[in-house]
Amino acid sequence: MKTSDRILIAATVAFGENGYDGTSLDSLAQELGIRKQSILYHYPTKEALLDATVADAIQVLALALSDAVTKSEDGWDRIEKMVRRVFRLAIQRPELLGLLREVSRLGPPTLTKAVKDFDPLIKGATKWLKAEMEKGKIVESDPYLLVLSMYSVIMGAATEGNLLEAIGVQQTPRDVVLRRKELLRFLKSALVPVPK
Amino acid sequence: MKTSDRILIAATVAFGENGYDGTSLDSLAQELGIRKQSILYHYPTKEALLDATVADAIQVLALALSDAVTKSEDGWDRIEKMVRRVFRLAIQRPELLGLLREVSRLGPPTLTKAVKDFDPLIKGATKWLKAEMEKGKIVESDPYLLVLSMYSVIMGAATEGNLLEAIGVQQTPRDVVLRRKELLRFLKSALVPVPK
DNA sequence: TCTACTTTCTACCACTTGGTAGGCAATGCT
DNA sequence: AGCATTGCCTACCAAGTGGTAGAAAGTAGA
Repeated sequence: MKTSDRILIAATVAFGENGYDGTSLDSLAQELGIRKQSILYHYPTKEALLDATVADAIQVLALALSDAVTKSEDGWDRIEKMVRRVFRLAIQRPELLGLLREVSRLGPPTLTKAVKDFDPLIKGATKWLKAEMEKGKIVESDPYLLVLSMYSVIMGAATEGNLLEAIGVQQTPRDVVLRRKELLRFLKSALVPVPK
Repeated sequence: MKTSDRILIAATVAFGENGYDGTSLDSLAQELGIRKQSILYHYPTKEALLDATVADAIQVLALALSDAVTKSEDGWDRIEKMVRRVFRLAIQRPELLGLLREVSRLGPPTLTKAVKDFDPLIKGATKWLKAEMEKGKIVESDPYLLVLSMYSVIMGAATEGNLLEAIGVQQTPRDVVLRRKELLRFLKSALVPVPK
């Protein structure tokens, strides 16, 4: 694999798990078996490296979601498929969601760039939700607020692994499935109108 | 005010907003108009200072919640009062929830201690939820998972201020109230059984 | 006033941080 | 072969890190 890609992956993990300030270029380099200066050759500054990881993470997430969209029916089915996709991502590459959370804590300027990349996704989601509401397949409410609520719910459920572990909640695949199921029930009862 | 208290408050804000690694004792001291060594007099190490802020944050949160419990009826009313309390806290002292999130990212050993303080709250909540379920006032489901779901939802909704700002969502008091309302609807439809 | 104690300070220290300057080997093009 | 480019390296550096040692300044009781 290309060195620049290896750096990108390792940096995503490190930034996502230990935070930006908690990650030093030296430790990153040591982990990769190279010198810090090799990192700075491919990415001129630490911040440039961060930006690269964030852009990549967003692209991966967008890809997963758009895949869920194309392979789903309308209404609740689509939301369920998207949640499943995000959960699968959270299990396979937890650092990705951790990184996005870290970015939202860091604030500008990195967050500003990230949001620019993310905006089309949000715009698309709100538009779709609005259409579904008109069709009566989703409960009537402010679509923008709904997207954000869903974002925090999914993000929370998917990234609080550390916390769950500390509390003593089992983290076996079966338990994760259970949690995802509970979350889906949660979302469904909030989003799908009650049949009269 | 006592210096040690001033340090504690400033540290809570700094750790909660910039993270543990993103906060230096020097910058903290400068903010307070004292020298770093004065901080180290009251709190022997940076980690001891972190532990103190976390213990304090948990105590404040626990107080707010227990206050909500004593001043509420059973069933949904109690949940609503608790959510309102947490939101008020999130508006008045956003750094408190930010700090707790930071702790859950940092992992052991700080997280371990924090969970020990927090455990009675969780135990109490699950026990109460279980009782409510038996009375039929709350939808039947795994109470442990429910508490955790609620935790992430509330935490997410209450702490994603940075993100909302970057997306361009207004943050006036009125908007926050709207978001809280939306969250309550969200929770209510997920928790309260549909009357037959 | 002397003394013991608390609090804050100056002076340092070893270590780590992100980043610069420039060398050196491999690769591929002419 | 000669030569430029790419990729990784060694050698440094100024600034900042958490933390130690111990002096100075206040404060309260005898």
